[in-house]
Amino acid sequence: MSRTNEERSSASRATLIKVGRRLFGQHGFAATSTPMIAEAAGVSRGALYHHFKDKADLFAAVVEAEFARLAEAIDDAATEASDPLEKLIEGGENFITAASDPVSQKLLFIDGPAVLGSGMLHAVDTDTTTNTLLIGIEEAQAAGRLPRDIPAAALTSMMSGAYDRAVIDGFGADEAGRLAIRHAIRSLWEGLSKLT
Amino acid sequence: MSRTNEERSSASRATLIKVGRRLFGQHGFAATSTPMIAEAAGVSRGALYHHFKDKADLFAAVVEAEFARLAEAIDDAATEASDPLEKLIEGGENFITAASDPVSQKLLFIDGPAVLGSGMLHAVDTDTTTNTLLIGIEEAQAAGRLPRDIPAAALTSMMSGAYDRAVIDGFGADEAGRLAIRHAIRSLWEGLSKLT
DNA sequence: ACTAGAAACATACAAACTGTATGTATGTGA
DNA sequence: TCACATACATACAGTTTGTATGTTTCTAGT
Repeated sequence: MSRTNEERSSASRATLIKVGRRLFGQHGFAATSTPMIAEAAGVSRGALYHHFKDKADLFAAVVEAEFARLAEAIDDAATEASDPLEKLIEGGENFITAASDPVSQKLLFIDGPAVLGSGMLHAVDTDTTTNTLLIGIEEAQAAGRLPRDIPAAALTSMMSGAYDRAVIDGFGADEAGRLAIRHAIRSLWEGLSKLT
Repeated sequence: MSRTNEERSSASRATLIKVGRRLFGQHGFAATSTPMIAEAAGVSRGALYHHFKDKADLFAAVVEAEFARLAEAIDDAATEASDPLEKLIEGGENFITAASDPVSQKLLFIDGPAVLGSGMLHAVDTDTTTNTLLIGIEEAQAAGRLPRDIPAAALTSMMSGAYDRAVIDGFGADEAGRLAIRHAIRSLWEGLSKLT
């Protein structure tokens, strides 16, 4: 059994990220040790440190993959609404659905900021989900469905914060609570549209 | 020099919390060791573990104190506006101002959720700043300045998320950016009021 | 006032973890 | 095929955490 170097390498990397996602998502960053990860991945700790600078670096890779996973899930559920505002609202609901996985939550919203720093995390985020939101807002503004005098970046931040919270709070809530949250978010959008 | 037991005890506790606030806020929870804290506080590690169950327990005390500090700062800046909606907006701006201290941010929004869990953190939060927001929203709804069909708790969550993000993103931004954020938040409120 | 005992604090210790340094094996290019 | 690089394993040193065990200072009952 002989594999090419790149095969070995990428297989190990992928396994470590996969296992890392599970363990980090389950026990949190601090409570997940590198011995645990290495053992679960069936490699030595040396291999882990060969592929990743340190524990946080592996975590960063996990988070990056998770953002990608999320972005893909959202794209897959892309809406067919013609109204840019409705598109925004539906896209947001898709985000909430996709990000409501407990593992996603812990990785992206709980441990992510603490381990990677909100700056570093933001850099990844901005390339994926938040960017989708920004573009949607800009389109809605161009179409006159959202007020043009609000800087799109600032509005994106605020709504992104609201969505993150929707996911976090929605986790512990019952069906009625989750419905209330969606209603509240929709109202935020609709209220904004009244300002145009 | 002889002090009563309670004097000794509360003095040590207070010092540990004070020093903990500085160090946790500066280097973060993970990068702050209990030896560092004990030395800076001028006590032994044994004293720390006498007063607090573990490192996270001290951190929890720091966070609790920080929420209290914040709530007080907001109360002190209480507005005189008569319109409940305007009161909400001004109260929010006071929150942003008070929470924009870098140490507050790291403690409450970055490390807090990861160390204490968003649940535990939420329990403290709900007793202070978020509760203020909830009450304000309910009053505005009662006065017909916000739509009554949105559950107040859900709306509180969303706006609280937006405010937290306002603080976090406002930190790195320039004056224009901070202004834009305040404008965006005000627009959210005003939009909602148009739905009544 | 004196003395058990509790509370406040200090010291010592064991286990665990992180990151690095060093060693080995497997693939690769000349 | 041979020198080298890459992928991985093992060994180690330094820190950290929480606990167990001392020591000192106060408190309460007689």
